[in-house]
Parts: sequence; C-alpha cells; structure tokens
Amino acid sequence: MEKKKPFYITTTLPYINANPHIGFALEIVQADAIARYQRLLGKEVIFNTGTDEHGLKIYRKAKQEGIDIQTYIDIYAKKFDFLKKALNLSYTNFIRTSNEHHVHAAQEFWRRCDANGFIEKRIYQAKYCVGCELEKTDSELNYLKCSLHPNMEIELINEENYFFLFSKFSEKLLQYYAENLEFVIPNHRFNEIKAFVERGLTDFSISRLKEKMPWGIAVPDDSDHVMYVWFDALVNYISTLGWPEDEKQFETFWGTKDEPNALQVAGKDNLRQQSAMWQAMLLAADLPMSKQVFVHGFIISEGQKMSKSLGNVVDPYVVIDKYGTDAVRFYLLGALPSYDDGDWSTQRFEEFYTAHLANGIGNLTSRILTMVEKYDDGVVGNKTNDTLRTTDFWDKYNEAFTKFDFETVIGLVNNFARSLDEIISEEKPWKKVKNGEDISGLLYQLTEGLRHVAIALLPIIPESAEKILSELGISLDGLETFDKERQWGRLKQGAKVEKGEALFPRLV
RNA sequence: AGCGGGGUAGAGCAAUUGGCAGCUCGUCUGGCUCAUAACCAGAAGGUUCCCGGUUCGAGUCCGGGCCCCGCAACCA
Repeated sequence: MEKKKPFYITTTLPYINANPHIGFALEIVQADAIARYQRLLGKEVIFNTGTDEHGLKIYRKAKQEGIDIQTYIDIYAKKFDFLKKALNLSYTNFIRTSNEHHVHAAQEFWRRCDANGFIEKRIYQAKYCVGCELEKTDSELNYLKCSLHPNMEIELINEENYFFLFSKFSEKLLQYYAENLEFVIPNHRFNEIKAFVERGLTDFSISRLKEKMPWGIAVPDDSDHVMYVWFDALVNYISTLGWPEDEKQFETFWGTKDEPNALQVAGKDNLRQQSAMWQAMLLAADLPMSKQVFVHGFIISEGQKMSKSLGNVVDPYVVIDKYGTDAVRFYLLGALPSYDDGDWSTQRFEEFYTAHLANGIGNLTSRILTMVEKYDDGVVGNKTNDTLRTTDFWDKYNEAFTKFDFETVIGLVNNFARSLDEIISEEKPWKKVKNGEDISGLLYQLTEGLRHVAIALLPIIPESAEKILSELGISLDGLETFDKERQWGRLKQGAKVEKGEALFPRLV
C-alpha cells in the first residue's frame, strides 16, 4: 500500500476554568474542517486538542466549588470532550495536561532547555495587594495603589523563580519569520508578531513557588517550585505525539528542522504564545519549530463584546441544541470572516441558514431527487459530459481551503448549487416530460452535480454531506480521495437514488 | 506619543497597473410548479467619511481633517 503523507494539526488547549466558549467552538470547527479536508486529500492526519488543567485559577476554582481538584478537572475535561459529539469533530488525540506522560514530557522538555543553558534562577519581584490577595502588574495600579483597595499599601515581594531566556531568541525567530513567508496566517497577525519580536524580547518567569501554588508540574530537581502553566501547557503539542520516547511518530508528524510539518490553530489572543514563545522554547530544546500558525479572530455577539453583564454570551451547547450541529458549523465557517472578528447574531444566523441551507442546498437536493424518482423511476440516467465547469470550481475550492478561507469555500459551494437551480429553471424538465422528451441526460447532469456539492461539503458539514451521498446511493466506505472524487462522471449510470427527509427544515 | 489596518447600498464585504462602483444577504415586482411558500428573472437602493489638489478621467494617487479597530509583553 502507498504510504500516506502525514499531516499534523492542533488547536490550543482551552484553560478549564470555565465552560466551553463559542470562540473555542469556532477554533475547533475550523481545525476540524482542515483535518477532514486533509484526510480527503489522502493524508494521514493527527488532529490534537485537549485541556489545559494546571495553574492557580483552576486551583482556586476547585476550592471555590468545594470539590477536590482531580474531580474538578475530570468534570471539566469531560465538558470539553463532549464537544466532539456535539460538533461532530474528528480529532484523533485529546490530551490533558494532567496526564502522566505529559507531565513527564514537560519535565524532560524543561531539562533540555536547562541543559542548553536557557533556564536561569533569578529573583522575581512582584507587587502584591493584600486586599485582593493577588499580584498586581503596573498597569493595574493607580498611583502605586491597587485601584480596588486604595487604602492599603502595596507590598513588594521577592522570591526566587526560574526564568526562560526568551531574550536570546529574537534574532533566530526573526530569521525564521523571514525565511517562512507564510508562517503566520493572516498577514496582519504576522506583521504584529514580527513587530513584537523586533522590539526585543524579555525573559519571563516560568515557575512558581510550590507553597503558594501547589497545582502544577514539579520543576525537575527542585521540589520547591512548580512550572508556570504556559511552559507546561505548550509542551502538549509534542507530548501528544509520544515525545520524547516515540521519536518516529514525533518526526513523522511534528516534522524535522528541514521540513517542519505542524499546523497550529489559535485565537488572536494567543498569537504571542504560539508564534513566538513556543517557537523559542522549541529552539531552546533544540527541536524543530512549527510549520505554520493560523490565527482566527474573536466572535462578538449582536455587535457587542460578549460579557456576562450584558447577558449576550453565546453558549455553544445551547445553539447546537437549537439549530443542529451542521447549521452551527456552517455559520461558524461560512458567515464569519476567517481572519478577523465576526458577529454572532441570531437574525443573521437564521437568514444565513434559511438562504443557503434550507432554500439552497436542502431544497436543491430535494427537487433533484424528487425529479429522478418521479421522472426516471429513481434511477440515475445516461451519462453526460461536464457542462458545469467543475474543474474550475475545484481549483478555486482548493485554493481557498489552502488559505483557510472557509468563507470563500462556502461561497463557492453556494454558487455552484445555485448554478444547478438555474439549469433546472432554464431546462424546465417538467415541461420536457410532458412533451415526451428524454431528460435522463439532464437528470444525470443534475445528480452528478449534486454529488460534487456533497463531496465539497464533506469537510464543512460532514453529516449532511454524507446524507446526500447516501441518498445518491453512494457508499461512504467506497469514498476515494479528492483528486478522484472531483472527476466528472463518477456517479454510476443506473444507480438507485432514494430521497430522504428534508435535510434542513425550515425554521419556524 | 508611536506602529499597523480600516471608513464603499439596510447588513456583511469586493473592486489587478487611476477607466461605466460589484458580490452575498435582506427588500420590492414578475415568472414558474420539479422542490422545504422553495426556485428563476428583473428592479429599487451609493454625495465610495469630510475638505482641497493632480488628471480627459479618482473609491483608487497627493495634501489636510474627522472617526473606528488591532498592537503597545508576563492578566491561562
């Protein structure tokens, strides 16, 4: 058997101090569409996600909820893993940073950075407000006082911390950016990170005193400290591949220095961590860097930033429950800009659904299959040549997918579906039947066209796409890669079709 | 302060080197009956943020102004 090319994609790991956010749903649906697309190209895909489970906030949240920390993280990890079913995700790996192997990998990663001379113990100075019982940054202070407790003195605390020598990596990062012109997509985020690194990097603290923050991975050979969550969490991208023991899988999927292979998907708030900090950490550990970081925007709600006080927070489980998995996937991918912030609005959601899924693809499927059943006994007619310019369609489709431009991908599919509606109006098959004309060629063209629509939708709304295919009598087991499926005429003449329930019921 | 992006129809966005201002949704009218009251055709809807300049011609180039957004490090 031909060896499949490896493809590796990972989301960021959501921090489980709150329930899943619609913004993370966007990230993981985008990653899922990419993963499914790559599988259809014939690649062997490892698609990683998981949960980031250490750190002070989680430690406090568990205490606050009055449950022990293991119970807390188990409950939350499950809440995130439920998204798999709810959003029909195809991830292969779900890594929890509390996982034993991950802990071991993070420690080994630390050791290597340390052995290479990029970790140093220093005095860490912080400003501490006793009123809040929190460390404060300068930007949080007002005339050297905590804005919440202006009558209390800010305490200066000194403690020993380990620091990562981030400052040593400015040049290497800039060089990598210069050599990899598409390292960060989209370009405006790439410029942002370049500007950030060009300003010069400052070393950052990567440990906390265990007595103050017990919930973390122990620093190797120093039981007084635990790792700062970022340092620990980022290592998941490679620990999930079995690093450091499974060198083969690591090299195959993460790639090598000459041929990096990892694609990371992250939100704009994560730009720095993913495309600079983590890359410097990889350099420090003498490991290959990522191939590419795709950065999506945020979702605002009804034109405003989501906030609990405004009461406009969108809960992914609620909208999935209301509209269905594919409707939500379709909106996230098709109605929001891939590279910028987008708006979640109920009105726009319902208009988008009605226009493109109910009136568009759903209705088209229904009318074509009805005609085949009514006029041709449910049997696919005589093969015809391609008059639908499918080659052109597929070329554009691939181009858009390569750029993670899901909005354009869906626009292309909608236009293609519309062209089938136009043909039906022009050819008036019902009239031709009355006149005793043979329309089996026309019906072949339409059913084969519909097959192309369904294939193109497989990465976007898999469940509905599969339904269309099975109504066309196509078995999913027999599906080939895109390069074969995009050919005109794969639908067999004489195949039996069977119309099903409405794919996208009208909203009432 | 600075660096970067932007202001185009009711909404979301397009317009290679300056050359009739387009697309999707929504709205209105007509047609059709295979279809999920769906579909198809057509129409209405623009001072392209403002002022000035260059040009035969400016959304696009130049000068000035107003407004919005991102970045401006340790907040997972």
